[in-house]
Amino acid sequence: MLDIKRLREESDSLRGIIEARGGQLDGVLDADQKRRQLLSEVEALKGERNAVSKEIGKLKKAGEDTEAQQAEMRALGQKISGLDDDVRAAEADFNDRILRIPNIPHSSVPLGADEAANEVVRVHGEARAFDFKPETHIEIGERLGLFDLARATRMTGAGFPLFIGSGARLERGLINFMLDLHVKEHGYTEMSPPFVVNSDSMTGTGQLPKMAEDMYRTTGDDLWLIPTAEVPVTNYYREEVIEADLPIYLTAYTPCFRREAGAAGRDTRGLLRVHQFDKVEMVKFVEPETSYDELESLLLNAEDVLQRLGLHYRVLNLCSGDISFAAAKCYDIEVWAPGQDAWLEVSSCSNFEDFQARRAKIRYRNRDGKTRFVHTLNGSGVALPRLVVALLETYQRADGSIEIPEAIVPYMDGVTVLSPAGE
RNA sequence: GGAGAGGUGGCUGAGCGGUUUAAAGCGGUGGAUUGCUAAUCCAUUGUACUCCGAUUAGGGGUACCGCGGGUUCAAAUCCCGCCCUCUCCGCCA
Repeated sequence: MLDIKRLREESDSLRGIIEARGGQLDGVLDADQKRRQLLSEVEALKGERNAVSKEIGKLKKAGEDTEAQQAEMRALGQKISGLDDDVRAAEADFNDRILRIPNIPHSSVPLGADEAANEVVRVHGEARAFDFKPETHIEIGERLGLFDLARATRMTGAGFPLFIGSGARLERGLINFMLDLHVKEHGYTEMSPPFVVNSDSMTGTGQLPKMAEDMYRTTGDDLWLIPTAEVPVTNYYREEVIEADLPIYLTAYTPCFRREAGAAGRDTRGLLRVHQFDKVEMVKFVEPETSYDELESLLLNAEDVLQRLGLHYRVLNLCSGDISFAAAKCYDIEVWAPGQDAWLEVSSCSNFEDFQARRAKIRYRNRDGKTRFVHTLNGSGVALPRLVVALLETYQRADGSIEIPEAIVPYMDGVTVLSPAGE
């Protein structure tokens, strides 16, 4: 959520970018105008009622008749009650509108309508050269018995992966490797949060109201399955003035649940786009002055995962048309998958500035003792299924086995090669 | 899931329709006093929205006693619903 005062004062300069990102600025400004006018009106009447009621109290104490004043206030009360309904409606309308206004991109974000305008910041490593035709992760996984998508479809539905044997251990090993890296070397505190949250939390980080169709919702309790650990971890401090020193770095492994309602038919083969996936997430709460430096170091923390795994990847600075609703700036990290012959997005590292903090009411006390909104950031460090795709496809060998990168051998009980069963 | 108790400012804790503008204490801040520390004394004390003022200083108003409704001229106080905490019982990995 943006500051309504800023929207009022800078409406002319902000209108273009907000509308380009699908927001309706004038609707918000009108609703704000209406809301404030009603508020002024009803507050003046309430002031009058408070004063007269007080007077009635005194007169009664003195034994005087107050029926005339009471009748007058009864009538005023009717009017107030009607106006209160109007105020409530106006505020609901205003809230609904301002919650749908996207964040304003930072000045370093390239302008553009879609992913074609994204800027490649850097490329790490080189694509591995093969002297045989590389298999896709689906072929590899089936042959080595690492996952079983057919049976998972029968038990749940398409897009819910099931890992088994070495595949399951690889999944678990990668999660532990990444958590250890962020905790022991990057200074994050590990958190193991609920995987299901309430609507206030979803609104706090910006999933609601816009993304309701993309999430799984429970019946009976009005709870939601988290689409990312960002939601529970960022909401850790919702409606608080943080007393601990900033910056605060948190990391968490969680499964992530996404309906992918608008993506039917795209990338549906194998592990490329699934409804449930594992991810290690990093979240930062920082002082506003430092948030862009913190974004750079967050990005490096995510890149470190891929570097240690020896993967070829590139970093994109997403353009104004491609960054998510709540982000002011976002880097994507894409890893190279030789079997797909494609770049796969495995991480998004975003600075939300105070956009989430405003919604979730997360503040801190600055040096003057004043409460201010923190800046929040988060980044995947990193998402699992596509990482597994890249690993399997990158480290496959001519004999059909998979070499395990050195960094995760300790997390695989010393196993250095995944071979077909029975060999 | 059932029964009971309870949720008041940064904290402790009173108030249970109008002398409360939420008492009192603790804590915090500023000041006075004092070889230092401690003690004592004086003053001050939250959040959000909104209006006036010049986007200053400052001033006015509204709301906030777990949350949301309701009754009343007037609600921390009465009524209804919900949430949370504690104790006990039940169930349970």
